[in-house]
Amino acid sequence: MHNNFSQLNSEQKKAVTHTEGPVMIIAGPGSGKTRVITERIAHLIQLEIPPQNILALTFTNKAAKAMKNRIHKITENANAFSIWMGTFHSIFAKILRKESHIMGYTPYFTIYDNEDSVKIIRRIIKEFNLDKDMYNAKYVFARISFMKNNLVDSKQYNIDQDLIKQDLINKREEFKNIYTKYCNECHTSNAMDFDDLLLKTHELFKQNKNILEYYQSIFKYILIDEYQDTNKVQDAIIKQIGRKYQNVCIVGDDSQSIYSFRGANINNMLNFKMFYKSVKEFKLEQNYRSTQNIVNAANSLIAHNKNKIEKTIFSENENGNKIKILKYANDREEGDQISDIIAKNIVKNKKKASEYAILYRTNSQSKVLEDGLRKREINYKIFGGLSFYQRKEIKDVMAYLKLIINNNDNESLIRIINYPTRGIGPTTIERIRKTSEKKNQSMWQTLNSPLIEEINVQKKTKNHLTDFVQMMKKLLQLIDNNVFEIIEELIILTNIIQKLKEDPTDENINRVNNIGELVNSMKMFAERKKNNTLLDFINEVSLDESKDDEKTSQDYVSLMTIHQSKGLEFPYIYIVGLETGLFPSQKSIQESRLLEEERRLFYVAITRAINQVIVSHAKNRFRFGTITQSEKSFFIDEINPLFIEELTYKSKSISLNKKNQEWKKIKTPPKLENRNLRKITKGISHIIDLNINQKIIHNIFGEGIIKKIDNSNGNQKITVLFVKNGEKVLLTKFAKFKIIS
DNA sequence: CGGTAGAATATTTTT
DNA sequence: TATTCTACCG
Repeated sequence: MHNNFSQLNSEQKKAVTHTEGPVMIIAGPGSGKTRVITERIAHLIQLEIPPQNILALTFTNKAAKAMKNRIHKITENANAFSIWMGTFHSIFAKILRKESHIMGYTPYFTIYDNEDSVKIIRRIIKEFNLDKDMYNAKYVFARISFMKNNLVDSKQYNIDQDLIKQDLINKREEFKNIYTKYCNECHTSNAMDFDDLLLKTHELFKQNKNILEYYQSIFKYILIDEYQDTNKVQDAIIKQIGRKYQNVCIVGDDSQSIYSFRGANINNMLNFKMFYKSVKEFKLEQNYRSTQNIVNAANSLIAHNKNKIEKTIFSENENGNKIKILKYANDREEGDQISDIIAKNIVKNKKKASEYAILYRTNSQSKVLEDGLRKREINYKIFGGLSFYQRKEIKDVMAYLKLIINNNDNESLIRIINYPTRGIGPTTIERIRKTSEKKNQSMWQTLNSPLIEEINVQKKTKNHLTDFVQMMKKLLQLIDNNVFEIIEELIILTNIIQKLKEDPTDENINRVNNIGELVNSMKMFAERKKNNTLLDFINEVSLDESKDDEKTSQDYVSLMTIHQSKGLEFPYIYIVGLETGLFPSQKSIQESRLLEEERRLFYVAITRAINQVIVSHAKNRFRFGTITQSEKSFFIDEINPLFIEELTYKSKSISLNKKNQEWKKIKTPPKLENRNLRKITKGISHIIDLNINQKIIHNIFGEGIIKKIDNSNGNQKITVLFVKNGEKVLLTKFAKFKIIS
């Protein structure tokens, strides 16, 4: 256990060792930011600061976990894991659960995700009999979210004459009532949405001096990563808790601020110096990640932004190749050809799939790339998009689990009271809701009381209701059992899986498999030594979407949105869909503030690369079910031409006939690692050549042997006996597996 | 109440 | 296009 800063440059070293007072570290891309943060915290611990007095807020929980491990390694201090480290949301959820009674919640409050919130708002709009076009639920939710992130709660909204006047002009004068009702609904459900986790924390500290003082004295050293992406509430909370010791260290890069749609405000970073009297500022300007060409290209792009902190990012690595700009006829060709280039590099040039990442502006762009990679049997992994816990069937099961923890959660109750169908329809649900509302209580409280008799429904329906209550009561008794026992019992009592199996469509088979996966993960969760209760489980999955099993040995191409690529690096970066209207997005083009953010987004994308950046655009693209034409993004032309070379891909037909393929030079000769383009294996059919008793390896279930193949209906179904997971029916169209014998 | 067919809607990005 | 929502009939 000794200090070893020898590998840090002098500016990094200063940033690590200057521990007292407010500090601002401006860290350009690839400047060793993560190292500086971990070393800084490790340094504090080595200075005998108790780890439980350190608060470190990161952008994702995954990053927090990785950092904790590294700090633990450096310091060899067993207590290193008691640092308060995590996202704003997860840390404050922890505090709120502890102090919930003061805020009028129980410690078991549910956390609603955006889908839940929108559904509630949609119901309110319907109940108010409002025009669905004037009051679009998603728009209303976005506005509520924006208000919360700017410290305007529903009470304040109602007395803010400017806002009310504005709504009146826009003919949305009911907004304030929807906002109020939504907050009430959440409160009776004993639930908070994502924004509440921040807003209520701020309120808690504001209204309770003693509690604020307690946390001020606990958090002697505060460190916040990615400060450029904090919003007003987050900034305000930091000001609250940092006031006592003022040991607040913020780290970030204004040029990488890409979350303004979530209320993030670069000014939090720019104003930091004005709030504290003596801010010590460090600039990490040397990029150790990328080639000089990449850094220069990125610099020339970001120079077009006006609103930024001046700094000079430079690289002393080798010059490297120019950025390649590839032009395709349409999105299919783009996906196909890029897959082809990557596939060839992997097969012929012995590159690893994990050296490649494909980045895009919108999730929907992943599809063509997926097709291309799958066709060539290249391993890939799509990050984000529909996360596992957002799938319908998983959310259904989770709703039961949430209800066990928090019976008052109306949203979850409405979701599952008739799923699987048990004769309780919309009319009945509406009546329960009305009765409950009158009594100012949750729907479960109504059902679980003599009041159930007052609900005006037919006798048959009433029996269905009491059956449901009986079943739920059985489940509620299990609350302290281990999570695996709970889920097993739940599946038996509710018949969820059985019902799905009765109607074995492709989709339902997939659902059963997904629920199976959930059961598996709960089994693993139950085997933990501590923090393995149902509440722990729900808490973890509500806030930590990245439940990636850290099996890093897997070799795959990474596909993700640029937003998700923040903080990551790859040797080869492909950025697809560089077309005006898509990137920059249509909505951003008129407003310079938004356009600058899109430019920063492109900047982030380029600076993920270590060796080479390849950018592509297509003339025609399939969007909203029709083909749209678009032009090369003007962002490309903003890069100094010295650092790019443009190529165009010629093919006369989409069937990609061998003879029609050639690369046409626009400026400099193509130096692509793969010059000889081959014909593509034809066929989009999902029937794969498989044999009984063949061994396969599945990305989730592991190794198994094919027992049955069913090629009817053009959808190939195979029954596989897995070594560890038993027999499963898979659709080869969806399943991700490899043949190993 | 349940199921289905046809309509409506969405494509910016996420804790 | 893909998914989710709504209306209507059995």
